[in-house]
Amino acid sequence: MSQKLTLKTIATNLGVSVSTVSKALHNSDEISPETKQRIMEYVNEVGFRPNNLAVSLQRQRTMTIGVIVPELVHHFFSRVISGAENYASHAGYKLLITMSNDEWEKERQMTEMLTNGYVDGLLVSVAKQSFEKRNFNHFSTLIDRRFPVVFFDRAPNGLSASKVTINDVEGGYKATKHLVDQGAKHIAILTTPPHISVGADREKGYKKALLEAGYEPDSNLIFHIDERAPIKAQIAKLFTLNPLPDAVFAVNEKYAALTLKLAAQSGLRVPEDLMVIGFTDGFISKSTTPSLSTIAQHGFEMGEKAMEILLEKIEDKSSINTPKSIIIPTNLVERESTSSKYKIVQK
Amino acid sequence: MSQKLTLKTIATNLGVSVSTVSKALHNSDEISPETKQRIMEYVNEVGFRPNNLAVSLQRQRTMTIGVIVPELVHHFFSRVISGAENYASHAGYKLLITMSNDEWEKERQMTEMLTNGYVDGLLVSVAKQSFEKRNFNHFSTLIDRRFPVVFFDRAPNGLSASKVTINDVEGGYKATKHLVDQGAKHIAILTTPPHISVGADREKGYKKALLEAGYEPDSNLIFHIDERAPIKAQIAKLFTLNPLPDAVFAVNEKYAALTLKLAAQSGLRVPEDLMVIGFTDGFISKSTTPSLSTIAQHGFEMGEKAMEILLEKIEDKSSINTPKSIIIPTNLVERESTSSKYKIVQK
DNA sequence: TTGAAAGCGCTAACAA
DNA sequence: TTGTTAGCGCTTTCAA
Repeated sequence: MSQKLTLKTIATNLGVSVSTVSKALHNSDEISPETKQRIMEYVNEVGFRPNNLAVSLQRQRTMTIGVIVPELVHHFFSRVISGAENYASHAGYKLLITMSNDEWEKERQMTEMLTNGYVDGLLVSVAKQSFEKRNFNHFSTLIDRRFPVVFFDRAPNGLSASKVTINDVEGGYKATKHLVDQGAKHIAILTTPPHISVGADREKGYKKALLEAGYEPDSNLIFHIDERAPIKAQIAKLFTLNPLPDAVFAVNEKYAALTLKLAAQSGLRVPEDLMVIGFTDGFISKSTTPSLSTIAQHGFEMGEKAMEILLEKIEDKSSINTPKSIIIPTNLVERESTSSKYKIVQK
Repeated sequence: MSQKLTLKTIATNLGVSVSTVSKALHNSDEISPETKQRIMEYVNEVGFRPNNLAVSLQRQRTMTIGVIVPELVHHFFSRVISGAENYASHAGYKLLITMSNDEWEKERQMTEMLTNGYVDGLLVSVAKQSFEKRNFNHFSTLIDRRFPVVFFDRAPNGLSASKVTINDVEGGYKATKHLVDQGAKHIAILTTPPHISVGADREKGYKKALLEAGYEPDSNLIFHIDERAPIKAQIAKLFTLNPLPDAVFAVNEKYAALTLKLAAQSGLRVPEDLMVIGFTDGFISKSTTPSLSTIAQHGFEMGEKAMEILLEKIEDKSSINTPKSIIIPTNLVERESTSSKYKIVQK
């Protein structure tokens, strides 16, 4: 009753050998139908399940994939995970998700735990702190070991590894170009500190679009948001500018939504007085009033693609040395926060 | 070089025994300082890490906790996970997160994978489909096996298991009572289908508050949202009522935000023409215009508490038979979407 | 058709 | 101080 269930106890109780039970469980045709049935009945009755640890240790294969994300709250990461899960489950793999909290130490710890037995491959989006520290040792070790790993969205610099990202420069360009097309002349940007590559790249695209339109980027209009300090207060500074910008490009949904809120509090009409465009097409962008124009990142597709090339590496070990770099296209989603009168005037 | 790293290969390469290496790695004082150093140097050089599968199999202990959530996108679940992670990491445990997608089969599969070796204990919030099917066999098996498990937020009915929930009836009551206090007379509710206990309970609280205020609950004002169909269209029906309700209680943030959006589209002012209150104090509630009044669920605290009683079970096996049921208090967060003129009139 | 035995990579009691 | 050995729970080859 209270003895633990293992092949051994089952074998003893049934008067057969361990290997017979094991084979019966796998429906091997080495075992006679009668014996099989007797064993299966017993096994079902007591509710035996093989110990995965032992199975994986023996098989040297777990059929599970580890995922490390900086945080879970972001709609974008959740979408990537869903995409990855979708692809993985069709291929018979399960997902184990962990979060780094954007901390280097936790990321290192999770990487080690997962890659030392728990999973067959790893999908990771790198923690902010790892970029700050410029320390990707825990990943280069993996690559040296030929452990299958694919980065998504945020990939470490200077590591020859496979990755699936979006073209953030292009995304930033598209967003800014759209504002320009809508008639904006003083376009501010709410971006990340420069060491976060996705923010830096979107900022590059912003500058490119400005220059192309004949506007000189103005450092007073560039806000590097430090998330360790209150975000709202940093965005609020935008509204003390003189003259006020007539458009804002926020590099994520959160900053865009807060801008909308602060604009309303300042009595500014969006898009008439101020146009706002965000990044990531999540639930928030759709549900604000006015709804937010944004750059869709297609997280689900990113997750699927990342999993696809990861499984390729796992199943075909020869492909592991040739790093692939896939770019998922972005696209502009026009909504109320930028669909201004300007457009009509121009046409 | 390309041979795989194990205690055995290290021992061979260094001309010592496996147990010597193992002991050195654990800094045992059975091993001489010189030998230790020699081994540690080698180990660091080649970057050896013990195989967790083997360690866990041997120790019969993994120091990791499994978490199963219906989905990750919800801010609330992310908060619970953060709270759980926070408590767990202080106690030396790691978290492995999986999602059921609100599907019974996936939930069953994840439960089995995690509880057959991978983790020492399980934290779960039950999938919608499991409630629909009324099938909690995968959990009752666990409880029979005395496997440490604690449910949070959504616990299975009729299972004597430990759980940490909020008092949803009370939460629904508080939300509705607040609307009544603000002068609302025709209060609609956007809730879940009846088999989802959290929705059903919030609806109970809604009815209780109405009756207490002398209003008869009106089934025309009760909307059971089916998430398998387009949500927005279902909420839109609310705006075709005649007379229009003067307040809406939405049982989650998403429905509340969509109501706000639809109200704006219908030209209704919030809160003047329509008051709206939500549930869960996430980023969305704070960033809409007007900001959303809501019932805070304190997900972080819920996660911490759930982990606390789970670890208690794990460390003190004797406590495993006495199911604990903890209720995390909720509280009203008043914001713009309900702070109407009525309040002033009444006082 | 069934069973014995080796081994996956590690720990730990015991022996030397 | 170091090594031998058994064993965690399972799979699989080989022998019976």
